[in-house]
Amino acid sequence: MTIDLFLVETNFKYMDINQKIGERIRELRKEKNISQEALANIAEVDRTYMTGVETGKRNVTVKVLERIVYALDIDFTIFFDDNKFSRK
Amino acid sequence: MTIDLFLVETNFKYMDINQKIGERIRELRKEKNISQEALANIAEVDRTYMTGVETGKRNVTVKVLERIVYALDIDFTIFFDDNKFSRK
DNA sequence: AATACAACGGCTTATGAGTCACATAGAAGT
DNA sequence: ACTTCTATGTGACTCATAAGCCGTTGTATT
Repeated sequence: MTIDLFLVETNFKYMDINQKIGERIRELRKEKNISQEALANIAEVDRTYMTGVETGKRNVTVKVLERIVYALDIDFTIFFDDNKFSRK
Repeated sequence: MTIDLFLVETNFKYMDINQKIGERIRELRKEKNISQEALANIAEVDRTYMTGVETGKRNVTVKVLERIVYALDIDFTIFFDDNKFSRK
């Protein structure tokens, strides 16, 4: 059952869209070496809300996602330019 | 004041994100030569809801946007691969 | 053990999702 | 010219859920 968990976390092909988005945010945030709280402050969302987004528990609206994407200093094109989001 | 309207509709740089998304959906739908109603049916949303999305009046969640994007037979990467969504 | 970071559960309120009746406009047919 | 059909848009409404915010807990790190 640790194997199942492993698959869920790495094989993004079968991941929920909200999980994919959360993982993408986390990736980009770690690249910038900032904490959830720091990112949350820039995006003007609550720290615990950001946790929910990164863990795929929140189904964000486009407007909130825009704030987060901008807080990551990128745009939607770059944010979604990732294998996770392509059916290929 | 017709001039203002003209700018709002064409100069996407200053458009609301929901307007941009609506315009992008409309573009892609017209390319496929299908009606709002046909697209709405595939995406399993109401026809009038689709109108609201295309006219930028709805702030959609990621899950609903996913249904629409898939109904257009593309993925998120392609959907957001457009000048409208890049800060350049 | 103190500090920083991340996650969870639960709660309120603001708004998205979904649906309706009705309106408008343009084509197509008669 | 006047219906009829097709496509789209609007306002208003209900119900579901996203947004936002607590307090608390867990877990490394120093």
